[in-house]
Amino acid sequence: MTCPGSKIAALGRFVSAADVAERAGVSRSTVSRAFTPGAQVSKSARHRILAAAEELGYRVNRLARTLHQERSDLVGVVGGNFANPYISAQLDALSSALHARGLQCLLMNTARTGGDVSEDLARLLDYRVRTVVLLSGATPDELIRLCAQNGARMVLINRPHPPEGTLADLILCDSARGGRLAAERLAQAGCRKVAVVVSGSRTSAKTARADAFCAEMDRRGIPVTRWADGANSYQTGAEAARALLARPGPHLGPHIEHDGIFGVTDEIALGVLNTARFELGLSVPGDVSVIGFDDAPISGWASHGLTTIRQSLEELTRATMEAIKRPAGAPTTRFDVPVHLVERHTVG
Amino acid sequence: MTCPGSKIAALGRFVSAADVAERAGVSRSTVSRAFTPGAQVSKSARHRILAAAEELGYRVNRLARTLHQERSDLVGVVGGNFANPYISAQLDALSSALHARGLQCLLMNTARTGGDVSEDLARLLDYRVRTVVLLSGATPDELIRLCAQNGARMVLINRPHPPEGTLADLILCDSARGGRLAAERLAQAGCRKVAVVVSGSRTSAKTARADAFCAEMDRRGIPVTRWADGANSYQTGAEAARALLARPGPHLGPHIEHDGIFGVTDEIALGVLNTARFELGLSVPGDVSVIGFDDAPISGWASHGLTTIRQSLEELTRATMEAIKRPAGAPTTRFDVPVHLVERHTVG
DNA sequence: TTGTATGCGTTATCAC
DNA sequence: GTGATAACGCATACAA
Repeated sequence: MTCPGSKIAALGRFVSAADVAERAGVSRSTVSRAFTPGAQVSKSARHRILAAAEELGYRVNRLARTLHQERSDLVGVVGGNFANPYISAQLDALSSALHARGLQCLLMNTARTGGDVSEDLARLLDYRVRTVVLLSGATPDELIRLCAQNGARMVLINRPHPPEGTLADLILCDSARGGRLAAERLAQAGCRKVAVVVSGSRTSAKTARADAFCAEMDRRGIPVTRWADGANSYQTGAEAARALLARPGPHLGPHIEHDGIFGVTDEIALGVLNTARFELGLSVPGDVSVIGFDDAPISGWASHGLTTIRQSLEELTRATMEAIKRPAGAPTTRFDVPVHLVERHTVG
Repeated sequence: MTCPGSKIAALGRFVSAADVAERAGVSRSTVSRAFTPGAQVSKSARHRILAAAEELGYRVNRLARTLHQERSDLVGVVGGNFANPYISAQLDALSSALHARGLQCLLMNTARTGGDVSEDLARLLDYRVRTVVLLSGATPDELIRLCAQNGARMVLINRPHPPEGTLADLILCDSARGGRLAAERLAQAGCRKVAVVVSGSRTSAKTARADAFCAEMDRRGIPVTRWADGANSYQTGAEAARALLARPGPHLGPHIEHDGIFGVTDEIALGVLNTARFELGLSVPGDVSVIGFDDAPISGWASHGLTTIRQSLEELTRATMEAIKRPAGAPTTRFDVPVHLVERHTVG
């Protein structure tokens, strides 16, 4: 539109509909109409307006538009560890799907050092998000209350059940089945003394995976050690491995040895796996079997070949989008994401 | 504040300052003052207002507030592959730093299938973002123009130089030095025929890494094959490895063999590494040396031990925040992030 | 078809 | 210290 080499008139501020109106010689209302689908504008006016907008670089201010609408286009997405291999894949898929629906992704990282998590989450409401999606972390009662009072919906992914009456859609992978599958697989491999590694936080579905695992092992009479400490991280898996796989030796204390370990997330399991193999010099699955939960992309890499319980990212994302797309007043739903065993090379 | 068990009055819409004013028996103006730092309000009024706000679950509408302010608190963060191990770590650090400064992160994923990237990026301006940060992907002229016309700043991270006069702060890791370091290291390892693997997109600083690598190899008289195809992904590295490391055999064509490969990102290099080791049965660094660029967290895992060129994530994030914090009209800056060789176990 | 007037939720300016 | 009033940028009912 602009001639090559022509100077761009920069206002130093955002261009408004009034600027466009002036340039196109129409009223502000007509400009508004030109950008409102289905509104009545003459062809010639629309043409002039669009040309003026193009020249000026005008874009409708959706923040101001939100003042008139029932709901904004903003979806708050909350997580505490976007570098986690599964969470990052989830975020990648979710943000992409949101844009395809014309929604925007307002990211909230709850892991910042020294911050007040509850206040950070509440801040999402300052931006009038239509929905808050929790990928990880706790669900403060404060947030539940605020969302309810302001008519914002919540989508809880693999989070514990909120109090009765909360306006939250639930997306849950079948933790019970997943934990059981992991236990069955280790039992089938002939493990005699196993362990489960779960992060210290008790506010998550990860506990349910561990519980189901322990229950199934109990049923089979196989002793289980439960390691619950630290964050949901590679490092936690590494530390657990050092403690759980200590080999007997002259300088060591009591002989603690496990022949099967279930990490409740792939990141934890990968920490266990690599520490066992490369730091402790153990053979996996020869000396010890390792199984994870998630099926993060890197778990399938040949460098890991981690046997794991898969929760389908596609299903998870689809269910999340379905929940987000629900009308403002719709009743809450619950969606169960199926899980299944992905057989690779870390269980004997 | 509310009695336990008491019902929460839900309006089905966002609570406004008018609601609070009514409940507290003051005017809207006074409510506004109560939430404006340094404004003049009596102790008793403030007390009543905060109590009413707390009960109702009121939060200041920052979207409406933005209408009055020069700039919004929204920072647009653009990326095309948030599952990439380095990008995701970068996003994790950046989003955390933004929140610590009271800024919000509006995420834009440019990788969605079938979408118009340029339109998606332009959409960021609909939300009056104060700054657009480009983590990856191209920098459409359209976006540059729109930002200039609307007074929004840009921060380009490892992107090619924009046209003269663009209001963009540049954050650049020293690609030339990095590429040279990689070449020197492979030469030092005694490599005789090397290759560089770079993604197909030509709109990025990744090309500069490859160029510098090639130049240094040329200077040393070591032949270089340049593989430039596909995305910045693990898969690209895997495919390149298959082609570049084909071993001579009865059914194969000409003998193409390289003894050193530089992947311009760690994700690519890891694809090369794993394919060489686990699919082609080669010894790394015995048969072939592999070196990457980024130093993503997983590159340091014992399962990889990738020798790589590190661009400090801390420095990168700090520089990015410095750029974001600049005043609206400040002149643009350029920050160079130092790189250095991280010696691990994939180069002989 | 177009322009005027009003309202959305906030802040800033002005009287009181 | 407080309340009325006018912006901010937009959408829309209403008038022309």
